[in-house]
Amino acid sequence: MKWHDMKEAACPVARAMGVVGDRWTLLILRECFLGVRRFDDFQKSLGITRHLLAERLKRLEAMGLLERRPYQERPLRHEYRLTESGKAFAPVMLALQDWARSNLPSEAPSPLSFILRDGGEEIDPVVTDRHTGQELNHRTVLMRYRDPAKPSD
Amino acid sequence: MKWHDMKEAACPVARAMGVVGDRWTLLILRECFLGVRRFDDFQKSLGITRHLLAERLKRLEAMGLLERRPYQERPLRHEYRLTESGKAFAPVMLALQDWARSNLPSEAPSPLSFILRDGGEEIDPVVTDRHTGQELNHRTVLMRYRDPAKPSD
DNA sequence: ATTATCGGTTCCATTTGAGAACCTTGTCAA
DNA sequence: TTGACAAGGTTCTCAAATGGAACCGATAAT
Repeated sequence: MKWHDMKEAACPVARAMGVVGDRWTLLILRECFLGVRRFDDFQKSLGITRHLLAERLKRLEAMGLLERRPYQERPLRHEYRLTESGKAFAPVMLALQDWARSNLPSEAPSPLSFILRDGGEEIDPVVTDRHTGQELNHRTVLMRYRDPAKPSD
Repeated sequence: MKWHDMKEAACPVARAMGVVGDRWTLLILRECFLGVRRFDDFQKSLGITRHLLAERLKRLEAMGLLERRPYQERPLRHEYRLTESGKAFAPVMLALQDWARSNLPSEAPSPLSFILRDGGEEIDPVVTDRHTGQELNHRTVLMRYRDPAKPSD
């Protein structure tokens, strides 16, 4: 499978990897959630090369997670902002970060904090079923192919 | 930042990218959740090169998501199974897949289905706060640096 | 004796990434 | 009016990761 084909895969996990399947993209999104919007700020906070940053931003824009919009003219300058699709990624970031905290050891405590906008309390994310409210995890959920014919990546 | 350094980052999102920050690893995990355990089965269903597959499996084992255990002797053969850390990744997979379904267009319907083990109903994942039960998303949660000093990737 | 199965490893060409320098449009200060 | 600085890139070169195919070693099946 080629990189390029991923974004057209039938499997949503594969399509997702076509967007965030590299070392940097998710970190760029993290910075977006932290409020970063400008090229040089991304570059400085991440230490990514300018070359790659330019490409990743272009791809995030093409995939609809970010939009590039002018914030001044003379000289014309653009900033990158999360679109609705980009914002919709927040729960994934929460779940991922929560998993990593619990399952990938670290000397230092996490520098990130997630708090409720109304109340300021630290959150404790759980994935649940919208309908039943039941917690969803490996014990409660079974994953399988809808049509047991073919993997189709 | 080097690939290698990622797994020691203070930021859990960066550490997570040290594990799943490539095109294949998450797809390998997807196969694990679908029940695949053997080298050749991973290789056939994903179309990944044997070379990379071997390396990724090694890394997933080193990171504690998979364990390699013999399933026969003469000739000695091993299979790969999810550890508790690996199983704990399930909610992230659910959230990611749900995001991709809603935000990355696809011709075909998703070949994956997630159903409750007791009841067989399709689920609709939402990330909530364990304590308050409130839905967590970009509107309800604020992400910031705990100590506003330094990004520290 | 030959072929098949499984789980890899080796080799080489191509693609992607890292790192640094440079470019363009403009502002500001001397 | 020259020179430094800022923002947002692009270009260049070299190193690292990936793709693709062939090969290997142990054993079983024919």
